Amino acid sequence: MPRTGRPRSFNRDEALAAAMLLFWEYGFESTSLAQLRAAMGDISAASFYAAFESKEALFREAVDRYISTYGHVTESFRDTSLTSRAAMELGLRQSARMQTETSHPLGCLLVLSAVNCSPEQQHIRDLLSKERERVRGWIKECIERAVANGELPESTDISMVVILFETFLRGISTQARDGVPYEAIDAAITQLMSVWDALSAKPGIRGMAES
Amino acid sequence: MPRTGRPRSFNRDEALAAAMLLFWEYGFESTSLAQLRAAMGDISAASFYAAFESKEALFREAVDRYISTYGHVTESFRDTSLTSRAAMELGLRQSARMQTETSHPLGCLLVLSAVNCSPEQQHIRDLLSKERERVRGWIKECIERAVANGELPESTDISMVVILFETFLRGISTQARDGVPYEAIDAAITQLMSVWDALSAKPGIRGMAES
DNA sequence: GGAATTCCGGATCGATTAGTATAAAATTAA
DNA sequence: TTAATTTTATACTAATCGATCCGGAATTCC
Repeated sequence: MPRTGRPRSFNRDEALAAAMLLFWEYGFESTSLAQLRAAMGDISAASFYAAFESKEALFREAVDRYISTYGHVTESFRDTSLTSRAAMELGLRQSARMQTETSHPLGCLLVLSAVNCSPEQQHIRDLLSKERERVRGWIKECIERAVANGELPESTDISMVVILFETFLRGISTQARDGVPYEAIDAAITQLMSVWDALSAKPGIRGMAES
Repeated sequence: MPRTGRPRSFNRDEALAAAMLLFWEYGFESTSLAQLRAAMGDISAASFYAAFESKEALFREAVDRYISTYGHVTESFRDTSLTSRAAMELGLRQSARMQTETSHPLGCLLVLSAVNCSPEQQHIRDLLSKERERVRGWIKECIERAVANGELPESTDISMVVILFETFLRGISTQARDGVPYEAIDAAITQLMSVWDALSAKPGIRGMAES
């Protein structure tokens, strides 16, 4: 960016990626500046603040980076080239796959990286809550599409279905952290999708218990 | 306990309860000693350490207190006076109810209070992970009971069913924190239980999609 | 009334927190 | 070659972290 001046001695992009991994693993508050600077290439405090302004600004950048890379898996929920059912299933499976990969921290950064926050950093919590809300919106649109195109009956309780699948999706983060392997979650997703089929097959009747 | 000496000027039980609520809301690391002492009745540092030994020891006590009070809801999973299906359903509903109550922090302390931990406090994370594992064991026993007494067919993939229900259960914590009301989760549970009925009605066939 | 015991108020500990001030080093533009 | 610009290393800040020390206060036992 700058046309003159001493060149930066580290790669800003790589440093950001390293910081993202730390935030993902330990969360915003429990990741210290010293830890970050060490992982970002042993850069000095001066270099850090010159390049990233503050810990909070770095965190926001790290969240954006996560969303545009690992977090893209949830975009399957709004893939209109698939049936809504396939979009839902693919979004869940891809999320489970990504969250259980061992090449990076387990679980979802948007769910895990600001759970424990002191009161004065409530806005950090809110930041991630808003991002999760965006994903919920995509899930909602996915269900609405299903009702609109006849995959699910008009009588479908949309918000109920949204909460059902979203709650399972959120639970994957804790399960991944607890060491549950992909295959186990994948099998559970297969079974969970039977709910969709029950809904589509039996208009107006929510569960087989009532049939 | 002590027969002689100056009496304690605060109620240890009440102080512990107050500490538990703080840990529940903000987590182990993000709750400071100053914050704890203030909430525990403005007790001095000396009083704190005399009564509770250390922050970590207090946290362990707080976890035990949680388990024996708010956390008891999951014991429904091992209520053998109910059908396994009823035990599963009740455990989920009671957990959802408790976690969405506004008289205390939202979500589950065992899931939320040690998500963000610095590397040197990994054992705190492990502590809660072990507690979650206990609950998983109860869920597993619940499913095994169902297979043993014929509620679910012999062909049931037990670990798959365990992960399915447990993942949903874990997701409730994040949903509660994000403001999802009890009624919404409750409706989703009703639908989720249709999976159980599908499993019990169609031995060997996992989902209606395949029927 | 001691003596023994326990707790509390207040000062303080060393370590760590996020963040800054200063000046030298390294680059480009003229 | 010099001025302008930007990053660097080093030292440092004030605040907070969890935890401890000490002397006096409050209680029971004898």
